[in-house]
Amino acid sequence: MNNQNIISKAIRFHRKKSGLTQKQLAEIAGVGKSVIFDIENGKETVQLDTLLKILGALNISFRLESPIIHLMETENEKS
Amino acid sequence: MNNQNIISKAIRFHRKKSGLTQKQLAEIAGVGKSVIFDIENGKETVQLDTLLKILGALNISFRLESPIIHLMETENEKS
DNA sequence: AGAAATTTACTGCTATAGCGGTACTAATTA
DNA sequence: TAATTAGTACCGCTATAGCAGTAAATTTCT
Repeated sequence: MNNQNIISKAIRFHRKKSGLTQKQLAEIAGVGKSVIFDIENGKETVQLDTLLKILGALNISFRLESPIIHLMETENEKS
Repeated sequence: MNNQNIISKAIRFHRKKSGLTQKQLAEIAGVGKSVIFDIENGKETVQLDTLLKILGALNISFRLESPIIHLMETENEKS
């Protein structure tokens, strides 16, 4: 399961759980209905801001993870 | 700090930590050099697959988070 | 089954993302 | 200081993302 599939699945899952149609979600997120359909069907070339609008409308957040990412926060204390 | 800024900062941080130039990262990720520059400077309209290539090249993963997302995994056991 | 709602699947159109090339401007290093 | 490297900032070009509209297919509900 790659990242796009996870995203597709998560969006469809949360949309259904929220009782929204694709059209309704599109309106809430402020994007076209075609994009909802495309993303839910695994389209890999969505724009990040479009995706974030949809995730936001469904109250899905995301976090980046890496072995050293915690260093990034403490780096700001050097000022 | 919005989502795009988090991504921008994380990419630049990890790239520097990896000792890569923008051009080198672009080559490793298989994208154009302009995109690395744009993303690091907060461009909000990147394509998801482009972003994922870059994150992948830097060994950054991301995970979706929501109050009910754990239900999605167990949902697959109903087949 | 039939009706209504939803999803899927196209269409043409416009705006723009990503590309490599070039050039100027920092930084970095000798 | 001079030379090299890296980053920033444009350019024109091509491919395509996102859009609304339409309609067929599928699902849902009575």
